Amino acid sequence: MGNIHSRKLEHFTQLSPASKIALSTLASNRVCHYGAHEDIIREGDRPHVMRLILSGWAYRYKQLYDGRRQILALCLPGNLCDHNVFILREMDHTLGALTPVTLTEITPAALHALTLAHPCIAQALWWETLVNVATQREWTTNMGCRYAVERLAHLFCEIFYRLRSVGLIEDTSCPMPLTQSDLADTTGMTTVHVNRSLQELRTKRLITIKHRRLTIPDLAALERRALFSPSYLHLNHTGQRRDTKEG
Amino acid sequence: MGNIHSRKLEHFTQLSPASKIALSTLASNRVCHYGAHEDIIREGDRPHVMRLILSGWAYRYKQLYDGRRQILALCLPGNLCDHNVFILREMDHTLGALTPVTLTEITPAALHALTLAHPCIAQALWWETLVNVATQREWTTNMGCRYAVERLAHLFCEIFYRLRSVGLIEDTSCPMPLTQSDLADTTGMTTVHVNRSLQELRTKRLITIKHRRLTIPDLAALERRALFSPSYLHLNHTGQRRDTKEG
DNA sequence: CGTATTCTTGACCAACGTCAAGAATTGTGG
DNA sequence: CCACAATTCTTGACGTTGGTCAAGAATACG
Repeated sequence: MGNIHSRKLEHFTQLSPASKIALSTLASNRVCHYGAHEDIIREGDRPHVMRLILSGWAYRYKQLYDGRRQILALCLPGNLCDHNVFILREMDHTLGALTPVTLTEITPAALHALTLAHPCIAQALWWETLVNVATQREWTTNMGCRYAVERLAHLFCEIFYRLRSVGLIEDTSCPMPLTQSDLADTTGMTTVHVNRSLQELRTKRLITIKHRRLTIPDLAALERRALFSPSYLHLNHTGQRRDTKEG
Repeated sequence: MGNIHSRKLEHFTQLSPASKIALSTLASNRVCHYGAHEDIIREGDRPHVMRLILSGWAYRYKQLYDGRRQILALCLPGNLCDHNVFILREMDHTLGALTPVTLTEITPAALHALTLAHPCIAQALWWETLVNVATQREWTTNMGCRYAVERLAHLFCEIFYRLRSVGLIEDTSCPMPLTQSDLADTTGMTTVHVNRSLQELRTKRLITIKHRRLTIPDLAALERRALFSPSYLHLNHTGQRRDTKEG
């Protein structure tokens, strides 16, 4: 429980069991720590390694010339970042730490060896990549045809489902390190409008946020408000959802 | 020039040369035709094959319960659709034909044999998938922090770059089969607002659209208006851009 | 040549953005 | 544990982008 490797194992539920073992025993892994709001790799940088988030939240973002910022994705514990990204010349966006982050770096050579030794790991990587694209598509949908309140509700549903799949929720609540300003840049709105939309969700008793924790008393109700359907997360693939209490 | 295989070869510029040869000689390929506005595979269907667009435009879309539609991606000639998608249980969106489409189906078995025989094809698949995610991220950015006129301009720039990379432009113009209603569902706006934004682009002499063809007299100017940068398309990777005239 | 689709326009309205300032919360050093 | 500074949250007044509804004009198509 105390050391990095067991913590890592704990969060590997999105990969197949064989991949877990293989990755966890990988000697060439280097473990790195980042402070909150520190960039991990920037737009324009050449990517060299694949990263696996052990703890903390990272996020991808892009910034336009005039300062407009868009948060593109959240990387939660257990997520692999930039599978095979070293195929590309340079990063087209920035990966940053939202909270303090611990991650392990996997070199192309190590990854290559791994996929040779454990063919199923290649499949696991493809699976997670396909889920990433699907999620990005859902975010596009979210921005394109949902209203402010629905957008936020949808984001909360996704976060809750994803954290639940790696056992990081408690009953009806989960961590929520995103500030209203972050939520604004994630959902393409202003902080003022986020604030007012959150108030509506609170008034309707669909969520509460306190001390950086999100509580969803009635998930089904929130899903309805968000027009949310979890199919794009393809969680049933692994069958490894790990609810903390009822399993 | 006349038969499918040479036409296919023509459009393979996004894959490495070895992949081209391998895929083009693949005997197990089945060639399919779809009419305009026909669905190729629907949300909820189980995916069985990978598809390679030989001619015509396909598109991915999602529909909410109340009818709102979001166009999520465009699949242009030469694009592979749903690499390894058979890893997933079911489609989380629909793939449809925008114009009449010719495509070839590649079975998992054929793909598996291919990647074994030509390891570089696996890399090519990863490359195209990574570009797909990057493009989806850019669309998220487009919706999240660009204004109507910028959004449309950005979309036109992307289409022009992508078609140019497979030699499907003529001078400063390219096909534009999207109706204003399609553009609306792509950019998350209404047809009325698309219409007015297009008028602005036309008035400023940045584009003209006539007979389903888009002309961009000054691409650099349009890029500036769109806050467009082609880096996310990672075109320099293959170095195989094929401009029709100057090559 | 007629019908369906697509485009265009107008009038009006709602969702969301801007600006600004004060309250609450968080984090840090003494 | 407190004091103080920095963030973050909240609220108000008002402006703008883009949505709605509706109807006529222009194109595309069989």
